[in-house]
Amino acid sequence: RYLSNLLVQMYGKCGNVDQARRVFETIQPKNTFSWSIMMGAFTLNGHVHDAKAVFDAMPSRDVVAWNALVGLFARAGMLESAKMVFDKSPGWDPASWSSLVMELAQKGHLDEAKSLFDRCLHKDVILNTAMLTAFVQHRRIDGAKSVFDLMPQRNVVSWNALISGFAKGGNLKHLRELFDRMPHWDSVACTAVIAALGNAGRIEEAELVYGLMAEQSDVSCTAMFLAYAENEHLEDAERIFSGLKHSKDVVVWTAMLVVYGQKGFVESSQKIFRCMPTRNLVTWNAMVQAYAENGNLDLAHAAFHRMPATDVVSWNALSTALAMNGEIDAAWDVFDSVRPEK
RNA sequence: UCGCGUGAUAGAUGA
Repeated sequence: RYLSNLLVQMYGKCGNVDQARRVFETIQPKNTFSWSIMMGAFTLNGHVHDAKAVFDAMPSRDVVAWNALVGLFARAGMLESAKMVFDKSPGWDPASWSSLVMELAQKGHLDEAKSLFDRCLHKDVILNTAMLTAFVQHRRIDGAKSVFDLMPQRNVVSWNALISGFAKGGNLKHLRELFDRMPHWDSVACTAVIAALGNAGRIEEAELVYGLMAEQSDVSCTAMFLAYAENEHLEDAERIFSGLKHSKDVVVWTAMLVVYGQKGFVESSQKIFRCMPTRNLVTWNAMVQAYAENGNLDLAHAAFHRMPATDVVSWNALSTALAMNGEIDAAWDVFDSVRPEK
């Protein structure tokens, strides 16, 4: 049975909810794992209604099921429903608190998140770290630091979350102090530090941290690549690039595309765009931006109109590009045609 | 008692 459970989970992760459901229906008898795995598969793929239906159909509901439902609504941005479910749930598990705190913070209600957090009596490491991260997202490093200091226990993730806060804040002295105090340096911490050092132009130190890592990943290589490229160490950047040629990661390729665009090689950006394995909204925005900042307004326009979806960044890139090239009227037209919301 | 399910951290795009 639990092999079938794993199968449902696997299909869910691949985005094949129909197949997941098919396997789920053959499981007999289903245990609590089967039910919440099925619910998780729908949740992962954004099928809020189906996930809720699974919850409703459950013969019995344990903590995990309740947490999953709170998390489902919270992540879908339906905070009111999430809170109602939370109030109705039999226990107030830290996992539910955590979902609510994160979603509140993400919506910009940091203070509400904090007061909700303060009302929880049995906080665990994850909930504390979620609150810490919420402060970091709002660049409130002081708040993040005080959550960190007050936590009864910390794990790698808590340390990394605070490191990430200092890294984003750009205070290298504090970053350094905290980094030296860390019990373990894993790739998450190192990558955050490399990015911060790169932004500050401290290449030698970034290289040093890069060398500390037991093994490189696409993520750490991208950070190092950008550190080099943004500080004009182009041969070194090129060297990292060669090591990433076979990556299937969108972020890697988008970073490459951006760098070539910024150095004035739009054709290379274009080639990367065409050859890369997958593209997302950020990739498209970067491509439009690359055309725009190289003065290729027509190509920028053309790309913009072929975009499967657009967001504020896309519109902004296009209209500032037009404005900077003297096409003030066209820029206003773009600006005016932006629909409110999103 | 253990094993499969829920919530937290790093790299890419505009201002």
